[in-house]
Amino acid sequence: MSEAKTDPRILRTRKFIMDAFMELSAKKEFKDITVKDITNEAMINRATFYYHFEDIYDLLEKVLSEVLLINLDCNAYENSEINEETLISIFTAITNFQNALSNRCHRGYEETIARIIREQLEVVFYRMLVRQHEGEDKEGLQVTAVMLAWGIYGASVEWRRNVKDVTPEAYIQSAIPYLMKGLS
Amino acid sequence: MSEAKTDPRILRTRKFIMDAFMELSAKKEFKDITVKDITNEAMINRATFYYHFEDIYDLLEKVLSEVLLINLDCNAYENSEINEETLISIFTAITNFQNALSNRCHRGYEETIARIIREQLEVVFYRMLVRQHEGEDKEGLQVTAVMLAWGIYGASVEWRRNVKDVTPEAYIQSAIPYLMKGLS
DNA sequence: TTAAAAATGTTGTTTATCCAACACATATAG
DNA sequence: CTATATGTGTTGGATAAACAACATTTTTAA
Repeated sequence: MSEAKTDPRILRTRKFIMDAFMELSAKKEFKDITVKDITNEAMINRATFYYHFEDIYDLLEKVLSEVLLINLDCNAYENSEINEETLISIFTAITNFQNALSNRCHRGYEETIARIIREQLEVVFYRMLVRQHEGEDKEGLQVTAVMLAWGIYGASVEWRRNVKDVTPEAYIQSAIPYLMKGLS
Repeated sequence: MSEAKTDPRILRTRKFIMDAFMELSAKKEFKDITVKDITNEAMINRATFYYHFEDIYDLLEKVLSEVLLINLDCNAYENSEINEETLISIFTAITNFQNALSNRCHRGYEETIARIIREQLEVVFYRMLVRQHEGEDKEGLQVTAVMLAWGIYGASVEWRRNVKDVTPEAYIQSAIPYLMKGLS
């Protein structure tokens, strides 16, 4: 385990910036938030912002990934398998995350957000698959992870759009047999 | 007005340290608080502590002065005179401050705290006296400020010790005529 | 359309913070 | 007594953060 301890100043400042951004996101839309706003709120120098992030879009990506990771509680799946329980848990994490986001007014960036979610899901699924199928063809597992990520994400989109009278749990559960036992 | 803006890092770090110290003071006695405790709580490096403060006693002094200053609301007296109203206000500020302290367990440092309070009082009184008696003998005003500081402080000690059935306002008010109109 | 104002990114220099290491003092226990 | 541990205060070198200045681009208003 390579643990190159990161300088506490970095962790502190990144946290200041991210917290400031989330605070501002609750008040105004993404398109109205400037770098100056963020550095004012975070009480750091504007140049320091650019030391940590490419630009405001880079910040958006990293904040979303981080919040999503917390929602996914990645460590919890670190040592478990893909099964009915974990699939339901992940699916509800996604729907919760999206509900939380919808209050935060990131209109116009749905596609970015969607990509981030799928990327995170892909990572999580791939890890679980590799653990579950040691020694098997990595490429096949990779493609499977991609399809699972898109599938789960798509299901969450459709659930939000159409069927909110069914709980997320019930919604995804109806498809699980086909996932777990195969289409045949 | 010379306003040499201080580096925001300094303000931040000092606040972290002071907040950490006050937080710890609520939990354990002063004698059981180590520098390491403080820097852990403040999430800063131990060496950084010594960049800002001589030692833990220096920190104690500065925290108390600052808290006291806030209690005294120094600016409020900045442009006013010594009269019945301000004397009562200052006296109650002191008694409030000491009540707040007594919950914070600084046992064994009463004398240090007393000195800090008197020093602060002296500064406040001297400023008010100078404004009130422009052009008069500074030394006389200085000594008067010293006596007022000791007197007001002593009165607060005696009030705490003996007469808590009288309000601070009533207690000090009984002596104000002799202060304002003189002993004769 | 144009001029002023505000936001973005970048750069070089200075300063505050981090870190590891040190000598020294003060317990605490075997 | 002695060894082990814990706290104090200091140092030198490395690095993150502050700051001011600049050229560009984008917004805003007139």
